Amino acid sequence: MSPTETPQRIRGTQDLFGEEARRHAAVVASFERVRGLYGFQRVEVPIIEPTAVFSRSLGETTDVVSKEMYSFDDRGGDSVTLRPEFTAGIARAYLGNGWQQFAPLKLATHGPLFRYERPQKGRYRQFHQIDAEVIGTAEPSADVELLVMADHLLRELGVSDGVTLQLNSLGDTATRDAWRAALVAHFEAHRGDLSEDSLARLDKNPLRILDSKDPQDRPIADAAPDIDAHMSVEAGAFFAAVTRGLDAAGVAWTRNARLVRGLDYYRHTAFEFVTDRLGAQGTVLGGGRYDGLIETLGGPSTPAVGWAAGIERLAMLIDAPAVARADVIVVAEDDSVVTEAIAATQIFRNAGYAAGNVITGAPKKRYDKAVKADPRALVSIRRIDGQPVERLKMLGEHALGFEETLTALRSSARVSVA
RNA sequence: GCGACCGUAGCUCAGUUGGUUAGAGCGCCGGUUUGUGGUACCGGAGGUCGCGGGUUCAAGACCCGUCGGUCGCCCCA
Repeated sequence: MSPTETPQRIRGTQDLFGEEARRHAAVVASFERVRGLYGFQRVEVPIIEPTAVFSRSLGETTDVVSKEMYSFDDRGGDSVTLRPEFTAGIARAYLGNGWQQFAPLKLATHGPLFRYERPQKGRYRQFHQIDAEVIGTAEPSADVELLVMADHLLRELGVSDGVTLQLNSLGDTATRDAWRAALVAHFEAHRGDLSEDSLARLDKNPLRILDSKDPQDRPIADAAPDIDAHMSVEAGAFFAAVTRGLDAAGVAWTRNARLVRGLDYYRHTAFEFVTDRLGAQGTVLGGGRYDGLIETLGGPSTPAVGWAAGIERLAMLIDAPAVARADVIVVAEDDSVVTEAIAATQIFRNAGYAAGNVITGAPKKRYDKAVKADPRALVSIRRIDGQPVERLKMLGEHALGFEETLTALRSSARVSVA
């Protein structure tokens, strides 16, 4: 029988452990705290959805739908897809469960998403996002609150220093369509000078040429018409209300007239929090208003705004979270006091202290091993004159309030006091 | 999907222009030392050099393929 080959992890997935796992958890914990501060309710939606949920809302021609989705037929023959983003599934849930009655609804969630892309720094096939949405209000104040919350979260995470908020308006539907037509006309006129990538974008997603990185495209993109020339009065007023709100809340922002969104459903506000510390994956949090989305899923016209942030990207930016320290470690100095050590450990745990023990290995190395684990206190148990005897040693600051627990330990009759 | 670089013990790496039984540090296990303590020393376990072909008297080193990793393009959070 040949040795069994260990199956490999699927490409672009991660096994999070140690510092990586702590970073991930720290991002989620901060998000959970901040979302509570802003009154966003926790919501859970399925990881798997009918394929149509995404193909209809994101747009068939987007890269996400046309080549990045994990789609397959289930055993009943239905096409299902592992969610590549949160918004479409939440919109589907909003419609299907009659959540309109709670509108305007502030929702937050986080979890894994799946996209079949080439892995690289800050980009995985199974990745994780935190997500916040406000559904059912067309008020610019909703955009403002969402943006202020995002800014708050980044400050709480301690990453706001290297991160800037870039803001743009995509206008209302009429504005967006007029601008888009003008852009297409402009790019068509320079068709011969565009890069190969941008030529393809011209048919599929012309707005995207605006933020092309290709130096060949830059002069043409920079010369392209701004949306401002096509902005309707209403759309202009909306954008002004958003920026006024941000200023009032003290959130710094910069206008980026070249900022667009890859997905079809965006209107009005579009934004990205960008850093230069993550190489090519500079967007750490992004989103915007998607007033058109719910209609594409067969619902009534419903205004909504939202954003999502990559947990992996945020996790790379934050300071390393502290390792959880044990409050106390119990050492059995020889094998004759192992049961006493186990009992003592449990007394501490039952009293609410994080406790561990060292009761195996070379007896003379156990104490050092416990010291290396860096607990706040050490209890060593050895046998003296046939009696198990416990000794307490505090390491570092003394403020642990062990007294009651120690009394319990000493009166447990299993261990006498040194 | 395209491109570049990389793949040697659990981890971080060394391994001279191809040349004897592939090494170190850390970690792990054990011993000695120290002895109210985070020390030092010694020893041990652990590798078909990612995998498969090829060149050669000889391959961890060279060539091809493949799988994986990293970074960039694309896309996006």
